[in-house]
Amino acid sequence: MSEKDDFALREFLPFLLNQAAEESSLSFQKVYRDRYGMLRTEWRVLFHLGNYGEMTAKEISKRAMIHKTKISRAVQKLSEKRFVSRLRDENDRRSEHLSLTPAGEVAYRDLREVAEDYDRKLSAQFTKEETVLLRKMLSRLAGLE
Amino acid sequence: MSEKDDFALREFLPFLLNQAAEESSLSFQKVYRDRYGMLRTEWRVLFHLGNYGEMTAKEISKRAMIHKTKISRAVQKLSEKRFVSRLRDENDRRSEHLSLTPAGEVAYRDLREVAEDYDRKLSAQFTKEETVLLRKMLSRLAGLE
DNA sequence: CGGTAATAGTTGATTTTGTAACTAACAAGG
DNA sequence: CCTTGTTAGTTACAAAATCAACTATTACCG
Repeated sequence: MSEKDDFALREFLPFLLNQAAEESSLSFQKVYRDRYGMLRTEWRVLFHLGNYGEMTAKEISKRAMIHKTKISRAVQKLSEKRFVSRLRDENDRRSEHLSLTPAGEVAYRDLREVAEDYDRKLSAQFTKEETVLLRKMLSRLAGLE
Repeated sequence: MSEKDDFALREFLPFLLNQAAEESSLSFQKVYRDRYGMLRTEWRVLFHLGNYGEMTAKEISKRAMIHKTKISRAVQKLSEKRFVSRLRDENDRRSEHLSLTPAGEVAYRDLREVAEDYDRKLSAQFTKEETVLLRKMLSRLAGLE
């Protein structure tokens, strides 16, 4: 089964990005799913709160580029799991300040360690300069700068 | 709102990969959706058949790392649209050989062109050496080598 | 052979996501 | 104040993905 023409799907950036993203998510996903029954969005929200501290859903949405409905549902789940506490802003009663509970902190620290190990493992395939460049290029492609 | 510690989510490779993948899929998705009413999986199947020629669902599944139920449904849709023809293998009547119809070829060539343009546009953000390296790194991360 | 296991692909039930419309709270101009 | 517009977050309904169970066919092995 040889290629029919000169367009190489395996060179197509969106394809490569998707494959790499999927592959790199898989093994990590298993951890937060099995250990804490979390979905990807929940994990991301947890990480944002753990990483940047208290913030509102809106802020997470903006930072993580996740749609507000996903955030809303993730926060509900995380709140049910007692990982996140919600505090209504008394000056602007539309918004809520979200933060990690002690249990949420524990989960965050645990998962962060796994994440760091995993990131190191991925990066170890390349030279230091290469991974620096990779991150920079991905940031650009992701529209994060 | 300052960072609480030194782990940066925005540096975490799986996060960056996902964001970059999502972002890069978005604008392209619009094309195959609007022009041919295709879903992402359908597009991928079409591209695999166009790019590598006739193969079975199983082979596509393996190559593209797409689950067989997704493939099954995508093939149904593509077959309804008369983009893909299905031919049962007479030696092993469980499997089907899938290939593009002439109409499928036309759609494939059209979309491939858009894809190539888009890829060039993405690549243009970086130097030639950088994109070569990027592709290589993504291939490695995707487990394609 | 005959029975069990394996494989290709499909289908159905359950989750999860996406889109749009909605509620509640605030803002600003007249 | 009152209307109109905006914003934070939720909810409802449709679309899609996931997971498990299923059919049909072939392979393996005593």
